[in-house]
This record gives sequence, C-alpha cells and structure tokens, in this order.
Amino acid sequence: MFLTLDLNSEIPIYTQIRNQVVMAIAKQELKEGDFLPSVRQMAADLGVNLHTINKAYNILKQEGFLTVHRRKGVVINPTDKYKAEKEYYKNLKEQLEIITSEAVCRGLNSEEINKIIVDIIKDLNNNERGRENEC
Amino acid sequence: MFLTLDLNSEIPIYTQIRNQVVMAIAKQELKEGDFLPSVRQMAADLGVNLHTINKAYNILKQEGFLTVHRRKGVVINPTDKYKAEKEYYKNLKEQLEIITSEAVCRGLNSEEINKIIVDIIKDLNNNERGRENEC
Amino acid sequence: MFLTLDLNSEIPIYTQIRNQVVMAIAKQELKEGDFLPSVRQMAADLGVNLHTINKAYNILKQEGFLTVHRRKGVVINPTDKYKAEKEYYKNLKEQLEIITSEAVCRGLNSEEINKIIVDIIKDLNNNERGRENEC
Amino acid sequence: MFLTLDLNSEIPIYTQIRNQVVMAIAKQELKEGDFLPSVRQMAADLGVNLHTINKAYNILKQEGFLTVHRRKGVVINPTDKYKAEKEYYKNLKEQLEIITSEAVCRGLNSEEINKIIVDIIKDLNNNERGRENEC
DNA sequence: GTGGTCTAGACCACC
DNA sequence: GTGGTCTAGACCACA
Repeated sequence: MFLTLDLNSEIPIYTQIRNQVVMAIAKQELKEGDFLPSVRQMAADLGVNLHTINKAYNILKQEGFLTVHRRKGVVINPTDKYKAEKEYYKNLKEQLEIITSEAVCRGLNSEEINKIIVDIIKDLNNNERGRENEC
Repeated sequence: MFLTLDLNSEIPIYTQIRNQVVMAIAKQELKEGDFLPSVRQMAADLGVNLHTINKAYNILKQEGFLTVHRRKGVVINPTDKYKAEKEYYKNLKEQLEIITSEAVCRGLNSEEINKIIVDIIKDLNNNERGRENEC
Repeated sequence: MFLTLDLNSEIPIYTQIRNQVVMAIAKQELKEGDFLPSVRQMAADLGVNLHTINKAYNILKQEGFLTVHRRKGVVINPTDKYKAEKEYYKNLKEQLEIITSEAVCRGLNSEEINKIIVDIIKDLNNNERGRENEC
Repeated sequence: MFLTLDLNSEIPIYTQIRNQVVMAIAKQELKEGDFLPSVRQMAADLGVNLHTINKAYNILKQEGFLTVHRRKGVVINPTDKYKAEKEYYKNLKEQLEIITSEAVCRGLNSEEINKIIVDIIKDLNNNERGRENEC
C-alpha cells in the first residue's frame, strides 16, 4: 500500500490520508476507475478509526477526486471531475502567497522556488514512468 | 493597518496575523527596525483578545522575524535573523509537494504553477516599488 | 508524582515544571515513550491552571523533549530529538560563564565547581540505578 | 567601560549589569576598593534609566559585592564580604542541577561539562594576567 | 505603558 | 477524553 502515516505528526490523520491519495493520483499511481480499499479495510490496514478514513474519503469525494458507491466501493473519478476551477485558483494563489512570502523573506528568489517546484513535478513524472515500465 | 482577519476562517486568528506580518515583510511594508503595534493596541484594533495577538507575536519571535521588548514593544528583526536553513528547506518542500500534487491532479502544468509564483513575487516587488515612490 | 512546585518562587510555574521534567529525563525517571499526565490531569494534581501546564508542555515540545498528540496525550521523545546543537552549546557556555564567575568571586576554584557537577551527575546516575534495581 | 548591554535581550538590563560587574570582579578587572561610576553617571553612559542602575547596584549591594556610600560613591567590597556561604552553595547547586540535567539529556557527559567550566575559568585568569602585564 | 504570568471558563477538532 | 483556540480579566516586572 502507498500510504504511510505519521501518527506523531501535527497534521490530522485524515488530512495525511487525503494528501497521500492526491499525491498518488498526481503520480498516476491511482488512475480513473481504480478502486480504493473500503473504509473498513483501510481502517484495519492502517490501524486507525473508521471515522478517520470516512472523513478522509468524504473530503476527497467533496473535492471531486473519487466517488463512493454503496455497493461497488470507492473509485477514483475521471480527471474531468476535478479540473481546476476559479475557486481552486483563488485558493491555490492564497496558499502560495503565504508560502512564497515566507520563502522570499528567508532569502530565496523566484528561480530557487521555481526549481523546487520543477523538481517536484519531475519526481511525480519519474514515478509515473517507473511504474509504467513495470507493466 | 494592513491586517484583515477572517474570523470565520478555519485558520486560527493568530496564524492569520502571523501570515500577514510575514507577507508584509516580504513586501517590505515592514522592514528591519519597524515597530508593530503593542499587543494591547493591535488587540483593540482587531477586536480580538490580547492573548491571541501575544501568541502570534511569540510565533513570529520564535521564527526569528521579530524581537519583543518588555518596554519598547515589538520590532522587526534584520533579515539575517531569519535566513533559510536546512530544516526550513525540508519543510518548504513538503508543503509544496502537497500543493503541487493537487495542482497537477487538477490539470495544471509546471509552467502554469511557476507563472503563479512569478506573479506573486512580481506583486511583492511592485508593492515595494510603489511605496518607495510614495516617499 | 515527581513534581513539586514553589508557588512563591520568582521562577514561573511553567518553568519549574519544565525544569523538573528535564531533570526527570536526565535521571531516566522518564524515558522515551513514557507518557506524561494529560494537561488537565496535571493541572488538577498540581492545583494550577490548565494553560500553565500547556505552556510548560509546549516549551518542552519546542525544545524537542516531548511530542504532544491530540488524542493520545503527551509522550517523551527518543533522545535523538534533543541532541545538543551548536546554538545550545553557545547558550550553555553563556549561562555557565555567569554562574562560574560568581562562584569564582565567592572563592570557589575550578576543582570545587567541578566536584559539584560530578556529584550532580553521580546523583542522576544513582537515581537511575536505584529504579532499575526496583524492577 | 567594560559594560556592554544587549537591549534586545530577554535578560533584564539590571540583571545584565549585575552579571557583568560580577564577571569583572571574577576577572579582577574590578578589585576591592575600586570605584564604580555613580548611578547618574552610569545611567548616562549606558543611556538607560536611573532606576535601572539603582536596581542593579542594590542587588550587588545585597549580595555583598559592593557598598554604596552617600558621599564617596560606589565601592567594591573586600572579598571576605561575599565569601560563599551555606545558602549560596544550596542555590548554586540548584542552578547547576537544572543546567547539568539538560546538558546530560542532550548527550554531554561529565568531562565535557567540566571542560567548559575549566575553559571559562582559564579565560577569567587570562584576562587577569593580561591586565597585569599592562601595568 | 509595555509585555509576562496566571486564572477561569468556554467551545471546537480529533479520534 | 485529549489537546487547541479564544475570551476576559487580574496582577506583576520592567524601564
């Protein structure tokens, strides 16, 4: 399983799960139509409470990343279900403003910050290719 | 005053204050040696409790952005007090990994994200120049 | 419980608590993974306010000595979380310069001061062995 | 003048002054019978409030380090006025217990701590000899 | 008048 | 039940 939790982190467990699912989609480890373990299954796998998994799935559902079927289980949505919209852009910009401002304060310049992002995206793609070669 | 709060936000008030001070430093609206309003003054201005401001100031103090004097009040530190260090880089990368992953999921590519950051930094500098011209 | 407060002391209560926890770790009365009483529990035990305990715990957390979990409570960290670093050495030296200077003024010599420290460390170890024998 | 203040420090100014006078006595920069500037003079020299100097001098007087004469001014006492007494030992030990405990927690051993103290005392003596050669 | 400490009591997020 | 946040109000230390 691709999920590793840090139970000591200050980040709520449900947020960690949500983030890792999103990162897995970005790396294409999870694609449209892929199933996620049931709430009970994942709760058992990770040794956490049902409610915690439930909350993580509900957030991902609300964000458009997946659909929860009563019977079929939890399925990753096609990408058009979570295309960036106006509100997302606004939110993204606000988050980046805060992070970028601090980075600028601490002496980083535009290129250094961009390099970090380019590296992150390169990593996402590498992982993707890696798995494709596996197949 | 440059501070605007969203009391309904999930982001704690003291974090909002902390973020806005950091952004003001990035824009050079606040520079080395500048004073911030006293704890009581800012609490009155913003209509929040004194302890909330205190917490925000203490976080900024701990992060190296400012110094708190018993008598003189609160002063912005010189930039060398909050230069990026190893741990900050690690933290920054982790934050950007999560944000970037979601952006990639939602169909943005490297250039689009970088453009957002370039624009943010441009804005920071514009504000800076704007104020300098005022003088 | 190993904590005794002097409410009339000039030393803030939260500092007294912090110091005693550190001393307990040095004596290995508290070890990695051990739990501390919950904020409310210790506040009740000591007859002080919850926020005072909270502040003590947060200082210890910031110093790396413990981790605060939302649900599980407060746990002592493994020793590698609070290994001496450069800044700590500088700070330690400054503190010892002041104390040592006064001791020298008052007629103590190097050997006498060192003997005090050797005795203190011996005591720390004795307590440790004592408890091990108990088991 | 041997006094350098850090107005940004969290240590109260009167404590800084007190500490530096004690350190100067330890280095024998100040000896029995030496005069200190008057309250007004030192306040002017350091650019601080009269009350601050007054408080520092009163603490030093109470600790036995100096005598304040109405007319003659402020004079360093002979060493027998501030010989270590029982209460001082108790206090010293308490302070060192806290500092040493933290040092032990952070991985220092007895020899490392003692080396720091030996070095400090060596420095005190070096300064002393240095000045004697000046004469 | 400044920040620092402490108390008391409330509501919320997490699990 | 745990810690986190926020409020309200008090007293003290510093300068």
